[in-house]
Amino acid sequence: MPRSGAQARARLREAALDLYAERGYDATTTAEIAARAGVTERTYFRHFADKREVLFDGEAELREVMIAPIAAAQDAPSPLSLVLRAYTAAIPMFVAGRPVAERRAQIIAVTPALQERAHAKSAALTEALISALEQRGIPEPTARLATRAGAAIFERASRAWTGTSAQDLAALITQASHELRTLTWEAMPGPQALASLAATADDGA
Amino acid sequence: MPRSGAQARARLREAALDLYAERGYDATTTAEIAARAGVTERTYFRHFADKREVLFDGEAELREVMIAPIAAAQDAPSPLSLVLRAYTAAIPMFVAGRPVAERRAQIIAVTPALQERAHAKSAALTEALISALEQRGIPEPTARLATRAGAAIFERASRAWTGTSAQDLAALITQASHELRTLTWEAMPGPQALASLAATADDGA
DNA sequence: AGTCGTAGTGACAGTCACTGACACTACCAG
DNA sequence: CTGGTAGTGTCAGTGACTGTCACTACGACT
Repeated sequence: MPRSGAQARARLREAALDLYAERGYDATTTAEIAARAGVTERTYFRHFADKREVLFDGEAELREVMIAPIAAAQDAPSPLSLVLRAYTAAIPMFVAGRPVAERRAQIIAVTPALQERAHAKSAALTEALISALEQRGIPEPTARLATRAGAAIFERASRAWTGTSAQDLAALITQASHELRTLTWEAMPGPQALASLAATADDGA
Repeated sequence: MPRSGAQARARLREAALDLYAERGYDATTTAEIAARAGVTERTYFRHFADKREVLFDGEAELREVMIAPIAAAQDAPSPLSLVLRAYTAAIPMFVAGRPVAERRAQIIAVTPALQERAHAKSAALTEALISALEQRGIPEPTARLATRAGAAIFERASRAWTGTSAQDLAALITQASHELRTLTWEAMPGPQALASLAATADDGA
């Protein structure tokens, strides 16, 4: 009964989310997930590469959404600005996916195997952003450094966001950017940066 | 014949490195690794948690070496400076482990499962550094941001190092730090930073 | 209406990573 | 030489993941 394929996929996602939350990731078998979704275990593995992948679906869309503004930028922004635009463009997706994301996060938080996959996913996203920057002629090392910095900024903003659930993510990103700038100043102030550091060091956090 | 345990462990490491290099990670079974090391498969799993972990041994030492200078710092350096000191302290280990590291890197480069583990390892290291910074009273968000920035800097330096095999890693770290500072300037120049940016923007790379 | 291609699926058998339990052996301390 | 401990072998079992083949819904084309 192959009605659409996408429906079975969606049922599998929900089934996995439920079971992982109920009895834990390790205590759940792929056969159980498939059974709850009304399909065979074999069918599960036709939709998802492995036991973990169910929780990381729709990641390709996120990548597309983030890459788009980098490729489409008409002006000539700095590498880090481009990365921050990418994350900013993804904010609607994060807002929309928030309820599911929290359940997901709770499961991942207690499952090392899933944390590993989560890291791999964000690393893959990073690589995609780097490629997008390279498309614009930015040399690979610079692109990589800027992307990693942008990821650090976004992580800091994102954590503040999920903690105190009400603020504006875009504003938090800007704020985190200033923090990072301050940190780099403190670490190795150039001769002329010291003066301005003293004037603005207390606006952070 | 449990001569020391550490010897079997070392043989397992070498056997795995050889087999993974020869026929690839996926085409190698844990039983084969154990056989080449002269032990049982069961014994393999007593020394290493899973099939991947053989390639990531001695990571605890690296963590200790990096945390030490953070805990021992007598002055009151900035968070990012502390992180950079940690990486600098680890340079001897990187230099010493270089020949093995290259074989390892080649295997990891063609094996997604191992890349995943590698990311997890560096993430775990990051967490350890964050904890060390927190021990010194640095608030968690700041510690996390500084550590991520430091990791980005080190990665950039490390890649330049393995590419052109002759330079000084410490110098490359300093250089990468300047690059990151420049990137943050370019991304969001503060009112008074614009002037100094114009004066120093062309010293990068 | 019938035919064909395609996508999704079930059924089955098999490999392999990983675990628990128990018994055995080398070594060290008293 | 007695006992404790650490490292190991053996065996049996679970569960993730794969290859293969046959079957079924569905849309397109004639």
